[in-house]
Amino acid sequence: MEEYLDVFKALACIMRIRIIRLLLQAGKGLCVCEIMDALDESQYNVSRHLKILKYAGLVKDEKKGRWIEYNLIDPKNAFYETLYDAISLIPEDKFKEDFIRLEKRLALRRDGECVVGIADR
Amino acid sequence: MEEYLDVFKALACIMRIRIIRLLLQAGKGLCVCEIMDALDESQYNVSRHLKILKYAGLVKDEKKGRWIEYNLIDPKNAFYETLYDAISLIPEDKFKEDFIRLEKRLALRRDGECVVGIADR
DNA sequence: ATATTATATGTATATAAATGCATATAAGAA
DNA sequence: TTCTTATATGCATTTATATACATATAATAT
Repeated sequence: MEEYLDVFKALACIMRIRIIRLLLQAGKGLCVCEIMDALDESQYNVSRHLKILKYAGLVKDEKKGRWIEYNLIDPKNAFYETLYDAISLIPEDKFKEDFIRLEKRLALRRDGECVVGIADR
Repeated sequence: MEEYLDVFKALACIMRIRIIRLLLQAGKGLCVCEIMDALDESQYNVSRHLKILKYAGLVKDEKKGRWIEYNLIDPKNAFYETLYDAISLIPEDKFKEDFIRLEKRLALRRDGECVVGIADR
């Protein structure tokens, strides 16, 4: 039961809903600095919430040189799939700002790779 | 956005997941004393969690004489529907005890109505 | 009316979660 | 090696949440 509860708990926080929805929107892995810039949130906050999502089995991380890329895990079963669906069903306009910033940020990639780091430094 | 968050928050608690699943299982409204007995939880605890679920738009209450019957709200939209689905997808055995107690408790109804009150008094 | 019973809620307390800052780790670049 | 930069985390603080007990409210029964 704890496993199922952890997933619901992981989704009971705006920051983490925004992260999941951002990854759904991107349709590909994003590195932490890209997520920070898209959400306009601090590095430690993003990092922490990613850890919680990882623990809940919703995202995975992968080292890519100096960056760490996070992506959604392919849903293990119908339960996870249904929850991704629920997040997809939240109206898009709630995430408009995030998506605009994401697009700007992704435009800085070279050959589909993140090369920038934290943008507003 | 708050509305959507409130629903996830409402589901981020075992007691409330158990209540929703109990109502899904019952397929009909249950009064507070039946829910207490089925979940083997205190009256104030059940009452409070029901309030949170009501606030989140997941359950509704209806006065029935001296009892108050709670039932699931027909999902307003696909978002709510999907979340009920997610809870249905949690394996049944996690709720086995609750379901056994529910069945015993429902056997005490007369003509489909609750007549007993709080059983272990 | 009084007693009884079902449900809700105020207050207090304990537990958990989110956030902020500072710093640690780990990789790449020079 | 040293410097820089991306990410993670320890600690402290604040805020939210769950639970417990006692009591209030509201309906029924006598």
